Amino acid sequence: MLDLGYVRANLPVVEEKLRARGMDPAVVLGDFAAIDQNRRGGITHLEQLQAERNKKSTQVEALRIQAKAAEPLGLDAVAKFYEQITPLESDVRLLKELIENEEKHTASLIQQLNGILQSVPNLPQDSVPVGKSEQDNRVEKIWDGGEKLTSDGKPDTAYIPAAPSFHALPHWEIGERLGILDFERAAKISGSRFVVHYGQGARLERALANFMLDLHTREHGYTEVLPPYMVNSKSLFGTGNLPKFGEDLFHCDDKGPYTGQPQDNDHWLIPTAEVPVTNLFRDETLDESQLTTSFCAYTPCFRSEAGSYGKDVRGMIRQHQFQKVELVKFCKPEDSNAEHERLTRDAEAVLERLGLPYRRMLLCTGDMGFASAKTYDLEVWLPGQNLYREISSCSNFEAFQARRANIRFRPSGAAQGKAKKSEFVHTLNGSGLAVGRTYLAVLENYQQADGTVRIPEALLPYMNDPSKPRAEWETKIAPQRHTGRS
RNA sequence: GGAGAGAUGGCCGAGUGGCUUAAGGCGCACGCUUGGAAAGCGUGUAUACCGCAAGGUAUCCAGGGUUCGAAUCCCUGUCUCUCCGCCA
Repeated sequence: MLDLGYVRANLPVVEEKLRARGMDPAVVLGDFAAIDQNRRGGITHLEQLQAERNKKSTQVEALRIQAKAAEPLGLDAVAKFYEQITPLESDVRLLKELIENEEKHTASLIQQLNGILQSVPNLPQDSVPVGKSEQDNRVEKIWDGGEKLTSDGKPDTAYIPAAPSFHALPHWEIGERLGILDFERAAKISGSRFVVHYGQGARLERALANFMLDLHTREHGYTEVLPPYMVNSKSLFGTGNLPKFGEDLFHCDDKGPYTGQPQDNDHWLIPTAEVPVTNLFRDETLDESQLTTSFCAYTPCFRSEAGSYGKDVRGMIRQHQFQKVELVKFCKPEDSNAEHERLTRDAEAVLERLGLPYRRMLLCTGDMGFASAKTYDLEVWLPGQNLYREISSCSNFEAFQARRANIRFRPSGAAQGKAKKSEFVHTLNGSGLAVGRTYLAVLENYQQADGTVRIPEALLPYMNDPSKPRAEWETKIAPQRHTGRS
């Protein structure tokens, strides 16, 4: 959510940034200015009425006390006070009605304005290239064992990772031949867009997750979090998934259908750990000394994939459930751009240690997510399909989520004696990485001519029994005998 | 699932219809005091919105209701705790 005061004061800038995102400002903003003005007038009027009611109500009390004190003087004396009380009481009754009407009027204006504000996406930073679609995303880096640069130091966009000497297979064929992936039985027990892992394949998934968590917690300074896999709709509102993107989510209807109003007692399956982890600090004011706070979390992610029928139906690319290691940071506003670069590097480190070729893309204005001010996508090379696929998305949300989720911090170094005004933190997150897609990238990049898959060096300790001598360790995934459909 | 007790500021905690402008304490900040510190004393310590400002309004878990007036009374919901039952 953008700051109301900012939008009011910088309407032309907001309109220009919306146009850069490919949206029509007139449609997104509607009658913003007029509604805002009416709303402020309504609030002022309402508060005047309330002040008058409170004043008269207090007068009633004072007169009652006087009437009580006058009791010894006789009924006439008491009656004189009640002559004053009665009209005051009817005044208050009238005011009450006026207040109720004004409240309804103002509430509807506030709701309209909130509705507009909540549906306005974040504004892209100036460094984000203006463009319409993923075609306009900018290649920032190409990596294949090292950075691939042209002679003038720019990313060598003509570079393509070397193809193997044999015909490279897509991961679903590799996985089914090895007996480690089972899409058919997954469809039987759960439906389409699910997969079952067996044996060394199941272990590979777990090894990848442990490898990533160890790297981020031991070397990159993240604190591991294991959050709930269900969240309430208030949390989904905080990260910007609701109200606009509810159709992408799985909703547990145990408390009835979603009303459109964020609740704190309903249940939704998380589409990413970003939601529970970012909302850890919802409605909290942190101390400046707590920033920057960095969390990583390994969770399953559940996505309905509504509207993507027929897209990526083969393999593990697009599943209703996949596992992901997520990186989340809370920081001071002035640090968020530097933290964004750092977080993206932390995600890239996973790919580099696994020896997976990738490129870093800077998303253009038209391809960015709703809540993001700047996003890098990391795309891994898939030789079985001869293309790059998104494996991580690292975004700086600035204060957009913090404003929706009410996450603040109190500056500690403020001038002496001055009240320290709390500010919204900046939030960032990125995949570090999507484990399912890393799994298939390993399968495709490490496939051998004999159909086996070599285990990347970094994963060997995670795939083997460390108490055994290294010479006895398995270095490849061979066909599984007693599992799956091989 | 059954029975009971709760939910008040950063924290503890008082508060049964108007002297609450939320007591008191703790913590925190600043000042006085001191050679320096502690103690002591003093002052200040929520958020949001409207307003140029003075100021005003709202918020005592949430939503309704009663009343001239609700932190306080009534109804509904949520969460927490205790006991019983069931359970990985």
